[in-house]
Amino acid sequence: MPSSTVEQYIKIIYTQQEHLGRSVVPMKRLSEAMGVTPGTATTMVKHLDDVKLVSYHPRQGVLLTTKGENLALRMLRRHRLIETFLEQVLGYDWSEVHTDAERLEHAVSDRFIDKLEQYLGYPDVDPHGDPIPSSSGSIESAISVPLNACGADRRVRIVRLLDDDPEFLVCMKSYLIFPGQEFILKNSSAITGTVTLEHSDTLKPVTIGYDAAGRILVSER
Amino acid sequence: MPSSTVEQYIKIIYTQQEHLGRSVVPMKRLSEAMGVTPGTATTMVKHLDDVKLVSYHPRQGVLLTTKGENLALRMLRRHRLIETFLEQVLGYDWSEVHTDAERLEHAVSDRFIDKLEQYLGYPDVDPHGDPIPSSSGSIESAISVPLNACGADRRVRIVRLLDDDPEFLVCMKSYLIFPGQEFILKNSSAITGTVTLEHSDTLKPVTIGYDAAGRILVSER
DNA sequence: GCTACGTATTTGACTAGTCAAAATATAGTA
DNA sequence: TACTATATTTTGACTAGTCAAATACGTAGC
Repeated sequence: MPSSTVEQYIKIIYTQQEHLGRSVVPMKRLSEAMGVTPGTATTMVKHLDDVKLVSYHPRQGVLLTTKGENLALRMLRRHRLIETFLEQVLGYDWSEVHTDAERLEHAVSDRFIDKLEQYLGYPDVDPHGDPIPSSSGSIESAISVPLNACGADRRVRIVRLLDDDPEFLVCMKSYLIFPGQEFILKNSSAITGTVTLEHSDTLKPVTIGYDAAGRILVSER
Repeated sequence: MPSSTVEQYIKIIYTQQEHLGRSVVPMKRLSEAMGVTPGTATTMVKHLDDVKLVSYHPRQGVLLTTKGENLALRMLRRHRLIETFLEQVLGYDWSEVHTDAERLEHAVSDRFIDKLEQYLGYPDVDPHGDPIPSSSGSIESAISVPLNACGADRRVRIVRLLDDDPEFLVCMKSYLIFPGQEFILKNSSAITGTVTLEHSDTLKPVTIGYDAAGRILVSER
């Protein structure tokens, strides 16, 4: 049974790997994401390699094994189901959800998670639009593109926000930018580095920066 | 912020103190209830004394301070609200509830517990009939007496079961002995060491041992 | 080919919690 | 009072996870 520290490392390595386009995660990156010193990360990663959860490439970085990936998906499943519960059932605010879920996910049993999933009606995405892995470990995300890669004058529907930062999320929510909402993409300029949207119901215009738009996935229609 | 180990010790000391009629808890008792060696318990208790959660009387035992009692009540509150949730909302079986609650109670925030309490509709007892302390730390139990201290031919209502052992609970449940159920006390004999009950609806008779009956609290009517 | 800089690793030390086993105190009994 | 059984405490050692600081690589630029 992996300790909650191990679980946390594996989850972070998974998300960093995703972030980096499936290549090795360097120690600096990992240690920063974990909030520990680089030496600590090295020590831990060697241990993770011993138990075959990652493959460690000295002086280069680390990569999840299949076993590690399975654990990561189990953690993601827990995290996302718990987030959904906190938001939809207990009425948490978006900004509060993440920290509490982070602590709970290491304390729940498989039985708990399976019953919770049933109670929530088998949702396939969490409140941020992140897909929830099934109990067998399969995960499928809806077809979507980053908002900064869309053509102008398109009608788009927000699918997912790729960020856990509460500040970012609260800000986006205040612009009604959250999964399910629809907008018209008025303008997207690489030169000014901005994207302008208009909410399809309220017609209220919003302008956001290019890199923020990169963290917003939408489906075009 | 106390560690979950500290939280666990404090909770156990509280319940042992209750069990023992508010006198000092000896190390042997504590170490057995915690599942650690006596030496470990001594070391820990000294530390708990340092941080003023207990007062440690060498070679005699340990007693909670007011600070320790407050922490114990906060833990009991968490435990009982979580148990209620697992049983009533997620549909856990009585026998499964305890272990999962034990792990969760150290991982939840005060915000979580307060929202959960609200969601559950501010229950005042958990599924075993144990009273749930309020967020301010007050606790009040319904008037009740142990079943083995009742006179015969009385109509009694089960109020509370003073035991966490899943086996005991499942067995009692199979006899319909759980909070809210009503029985007629047919016979109570100190000589044979048995108590015989008859369920007031089904009229089915049940005979249980004297010490088991001591762990069943009822209200007479 | 050499140097400098940034990243990675190693080392030694620390904390919390634990155990096994030796040492000590207490209380009951003869 | 002396002895014994039992509870308690002490000691030394171990694990998981961490940090700070010294050290070692590797590569980009000269």
